[in-house]
Amino acid sequence: MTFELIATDSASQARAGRIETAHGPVETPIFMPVGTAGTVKAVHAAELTGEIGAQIILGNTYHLYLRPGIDVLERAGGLHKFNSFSRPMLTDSGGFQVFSLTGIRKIREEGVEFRSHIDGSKHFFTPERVMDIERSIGADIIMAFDECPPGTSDYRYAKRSLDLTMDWLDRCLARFNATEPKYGYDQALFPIVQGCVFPDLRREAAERVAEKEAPGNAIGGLAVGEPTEKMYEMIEVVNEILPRSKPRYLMGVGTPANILEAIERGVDMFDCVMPTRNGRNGMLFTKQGVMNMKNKKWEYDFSPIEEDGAASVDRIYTKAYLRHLFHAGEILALQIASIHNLAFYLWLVGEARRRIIRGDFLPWKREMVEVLSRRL
RNA sequence: GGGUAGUUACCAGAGUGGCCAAAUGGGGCAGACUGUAAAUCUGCUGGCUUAUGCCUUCGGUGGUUCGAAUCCAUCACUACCCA
Repeated sequence: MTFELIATDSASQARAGRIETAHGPVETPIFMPVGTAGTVKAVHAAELTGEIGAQIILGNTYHLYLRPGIDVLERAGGLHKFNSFSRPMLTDSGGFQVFSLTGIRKIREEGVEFRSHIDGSKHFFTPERVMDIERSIGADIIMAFDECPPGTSDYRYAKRSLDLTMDWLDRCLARFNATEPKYGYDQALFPIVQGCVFPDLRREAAERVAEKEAPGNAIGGLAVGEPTEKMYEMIEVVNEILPRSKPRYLMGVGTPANILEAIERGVDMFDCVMPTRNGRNGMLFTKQGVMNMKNKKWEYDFSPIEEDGAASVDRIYTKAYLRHLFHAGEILALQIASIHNLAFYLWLVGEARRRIIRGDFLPWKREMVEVLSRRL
């Protein structure tokens, strides 16, 4: 995997770049739709590469390991072949599940003991095991196994958690370097910067991560309960240290405004369940603001979902029809909303990229952040 | 013509003397959702701008009772059965 900087914004830290992987290019800044269980929910591959314009999607190590299981994925020839998405992919390590499945896991120095959320069976993840699984899944970019502490963690816990994550990173790297890709193409391992909301911990983490000279670096443990301003502050602290020549990935973020703010601060890659999950729950992001499609106000609104929207569904279907589909519990509602939101997110980062290259990113960003907070 | 069962909030439906403005579902209205245990979850859903408060509701009318959605009488309507 390689990364090339195409343009940098003179008025901010924003950059436009290009990642090359064995499965093709990724133009940054980029948003990566989340496909936890090997599928971006309610969207099929042709729509992802077609009107959504997804260049890279996510998979999840924990979920894919439990189902369908590593054996199936290996015999399929890796996740690309299994789910028929031939563009780049990235797998999260399951570190976030250590955080979100609280109650059915136990963190130890050696690793994490999980109980399957599916059948309650016991599993043990170590950094080494996670690397092996991510090799078997075969994504182009794979994430180190980390602990993602809550945004409300105190300093003591944050420090201990960071040390654990850094220790696990060394073990991930050792295993990664001692093993080969399984399907004949290169994989890149991204380390993750933790440290909660404490600038000195974030600085320390960023320095220790930068030392590894990985092909790309991630910022984790944000948008997990801390104030948004803290998140922006942490991004600034970390990006001062992470190398400019490598892509920076802000994990799990976020709202369209979060993404623009982070791009301004030098982040290149994003993923978030928000466009798909919130879409399935009736929330649509548009260039004019946010709509709750279940609301009564759309009942007789026969205008297109979004006149100048990025997806064809925006003009094919009306607001009244989409509201009807949500009220009727129809599957098509989930599909339309997911396609629309993902296309919007991809448009957003694509437009940011064009603006960075053209040199007028900041004024556009300021206007968009204001517009995006509107509720229609 | 005779008999039986029934009529409760937007719908279905529980409640058979005070703990009932009335269970539960559905529907409706709104909100939440940030590396997906999420096609999920939460709140509200008679009126009174707030209420451990007041007012009006359980087919109609009249009654019994300190007190009635609940008991009695009567009328109306609905369903089924017998002629």
